[in-house]
Amino acid sequence: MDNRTYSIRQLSKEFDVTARALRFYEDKGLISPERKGQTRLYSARDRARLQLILRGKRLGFSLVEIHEILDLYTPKDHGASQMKATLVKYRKQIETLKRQREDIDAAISDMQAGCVWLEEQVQKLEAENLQQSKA
Amino acid sequence: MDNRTYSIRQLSKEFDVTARALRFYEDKGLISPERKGQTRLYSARDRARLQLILRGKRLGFSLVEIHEILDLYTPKDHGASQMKATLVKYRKQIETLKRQREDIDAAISDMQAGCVWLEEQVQKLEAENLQQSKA
DNA sequence: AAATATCTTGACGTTTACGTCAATGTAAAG
DNA sequence: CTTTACATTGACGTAAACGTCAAGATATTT
Repeated sequence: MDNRTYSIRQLSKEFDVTARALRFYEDKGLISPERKGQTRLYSARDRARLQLILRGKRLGFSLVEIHEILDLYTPKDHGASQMKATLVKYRKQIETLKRQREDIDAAISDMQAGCVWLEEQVQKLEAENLQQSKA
Repeated sequence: MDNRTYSIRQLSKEFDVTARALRFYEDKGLISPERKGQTRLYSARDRARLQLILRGKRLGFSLVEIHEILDLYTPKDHGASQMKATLVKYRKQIETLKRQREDIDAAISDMQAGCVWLEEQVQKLEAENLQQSKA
C-alpha cells in the first residue's frame, strides 16, 4: 500500500485548488483526512477521492451528486439486497454518464461542422482578395 | 423557413424549464425573443438556441461560457482575420469538449468495473446462501 | 362585463461553492 | 528565542442561477 501522506498545501498545489476548498469538501463529508494533532494528513486514498471529486466537477456534477458517486466507490460490504440496491445506483449513474456523452458527441459534431464551414468562408474570402490584388 | 412562434409557457413546458429561467437567460443576453406588445414571442431560432443552452447546462457549462459558445454559432460574417480568430475559439472549444469526453469515458469505465465487481460479490454471497440452505 | 388565465416587470430570497479576512496555534529556521 | 511559515477554526462576503412573491397589464373564456 501507498503510505505517503500529504499536507493540505501539497495537495492544493498539486491539483490547483485552494486549501479552503479542501476543507470545504471535508465539511461536506467528501474527504476525511486523518489528523496529526490539529493538522490534516491526507492519505493516498484521500488523494484518489480528491481526483474523483475534481473529475466530477469538470463534468458538472454538484458536490451532493459527487458525494453520492463517492459513496458508490466506498465498499459498504453489506447484505446481498443492499449490494443489489447499490448496483441499481451504479447502473443509473452509468446511464447518466452515457447520456452526457451523447450530448458531448453532439456538441463536438456541431462544433466541427461549424469549424469546417468557417474554414470554407475564410478560403473564399482569401480567394477574393487574391483576385483583387491581381487586378 | 419555420415561422412557428412559441409563448413563454409553451417553451417552458416543452423543455421543462420555468418561465423565470427563460427571462433570466434573456436578461443575460442568451436569447432575445421578439415582442408582440409586451409579451414575448419565441421563434424557431430562439427555440434552437434554448436547446443549445440546455445542452450546455447538462455539460456543466456556466451561462457565461454558454454565451460564448452561442456567439460562435452566431454568424458574424466579418473580415478574414475576425473569422480566423473565431476559428481559434472553435478549436479551443472542441479541445475542451474532447477532454471532457475523456473524463466521461474514464468515469464510465470506472463505474462499469465497479459494477462488475459488485455483481461478482453478489454472486458469491448468493452461492454461500445456497450452501447454507442445503445444510 | 366579470371571472379566469397568462403575461409583464421589479425586488428580494435562496442555494451552492467557495473567497476572504480575523484571531489563534504550532513548528521549523535563523 | 524570536521571527517566519503554514496550520487551525469561525464568521462573514460573494457570484451564479434561478425561486418566489407582489402588483399590475392583457387577453380569453363564460
